[in-house]
Amino acid sequence: MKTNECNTCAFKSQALIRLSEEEIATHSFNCALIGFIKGDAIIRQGMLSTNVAYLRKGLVKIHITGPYCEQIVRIVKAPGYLGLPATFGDKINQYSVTAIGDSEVCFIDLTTFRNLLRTNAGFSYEIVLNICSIELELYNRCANRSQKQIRGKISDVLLEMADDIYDADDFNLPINQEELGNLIDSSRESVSRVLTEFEKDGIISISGKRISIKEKKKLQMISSRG
Amino acid sequence: MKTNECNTCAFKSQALIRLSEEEIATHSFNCALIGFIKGDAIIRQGMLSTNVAYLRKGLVKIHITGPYCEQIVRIVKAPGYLGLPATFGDKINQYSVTAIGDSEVCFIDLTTFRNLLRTNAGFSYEIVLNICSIELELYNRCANRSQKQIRGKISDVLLEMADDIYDADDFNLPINQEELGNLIDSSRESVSRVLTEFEKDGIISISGKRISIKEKKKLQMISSRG
DNA sequence: GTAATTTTGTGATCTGTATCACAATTTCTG
DNA sequence: CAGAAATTGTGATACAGATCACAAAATTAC
Repeated sequence: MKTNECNTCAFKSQALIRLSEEEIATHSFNCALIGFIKGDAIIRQGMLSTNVAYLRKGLVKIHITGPYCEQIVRIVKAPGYLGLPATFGDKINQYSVTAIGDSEVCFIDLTTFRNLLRTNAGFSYEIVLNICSIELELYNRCANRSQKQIRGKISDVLLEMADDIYDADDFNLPINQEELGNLIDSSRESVSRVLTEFEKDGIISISGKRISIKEKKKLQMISSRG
Repeated sequence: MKTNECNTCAFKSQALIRLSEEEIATHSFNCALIGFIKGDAIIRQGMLSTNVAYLRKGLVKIHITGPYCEQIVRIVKAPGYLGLPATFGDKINQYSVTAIGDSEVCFIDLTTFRNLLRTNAGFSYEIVLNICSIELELYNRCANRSQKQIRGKISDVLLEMADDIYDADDFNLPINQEELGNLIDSSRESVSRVLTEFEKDGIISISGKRISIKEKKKLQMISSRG
């Protein structure tokens, strides 16, 4: 990898902007860019990791092996750090990350990253902001997931896809219904039933993996009513 | 508040240890210690906040108003920061914190805190570690909460109380059964039924709020079986 | 110490959704 | 393009836990 590539990277994080010339050179030198296709494992729960992962491009799911089954914790769109919380404390990954769209990930050497954190407060500050916003999101997701029932949770996901991930009311679902179930804590069958129901009610239309939101207002209502 | 009190504080955080003499003096100067008794609101969701809260002593619950009801996200034992994620981004508190035992909280001026983060990388690094470990805990809590059923979730909470909070197999439940229900996403009635059942099975014994764990092994088994 | 309030216990009933079982599609793969 | 594999649709059934409705106990307040 060429030195200073990170400096000119079009997808660099807010945190990188805070680095000095010299620091960013070190960063570049200790950083490897790897491409993944849909379905590839980027980070594996239980494995030793000595890198921080930064999702430069693409879409991934973060999932953990729960007591009973695999659970998708959240869907992350580029750009953003992936392995932050997993990399501190012990070096064993506490969760898995899998590409659900073609993705590019930079793996930054953990020691290098830690040194940057320890020596550059601006960098460190941006990382704090980043993690804090994720924590808040998790609190809310937790509350929603356990309080709403299926229709509400599916509406949530559809709206999130449209508004946060694809910026379009028309998109291809990046996961199958089984995974959608894992994401909202329901069974595959129930997901199927609700999607069909939404289509019958004219709220969405489905063809294969393609979903078009027809009546966003209704979806928002169902989402907020729970 | 006397200057440099933070310096000699017996409960100071790992992060404070990284500060210089001068920095800790600034910290002390911009920091107020306030006592709370059980039931007092420490942080209120939706309110403007210009402080970072550090729980010096005591026990609190973090809870958010969900779409349908109040949900307890986690129980926090001193020492530890309370308002970290809430204080970044907008200044509106995204959740509430309420004392469930007599507590002492230091409120640190947000601007001062941010300056420390921005200028002292060691401080900032410790804060990152702190938030990361909470994030991991949340991932797991999320998975547990939605995959286990009531008996498993109640076992979890009892074990957490015994092992992490009180370091004793004999303790007073700091919350009532209604709140316990909020914490594990169940109804008050179901909590009551399961506790009674556990007592009948000789796993625990109850008298008022006092709980003694009699057969920890069984509890651990129920917890892991879900 | 008695009344008021909060918390807990427990039965009866109701309900959302998991599960099972298969059929129908769609998507991969050689 | 055919056969295999994965994904989806849908009915029937089962069940964990919510909810309702009180009674009993325990706390708190005056």
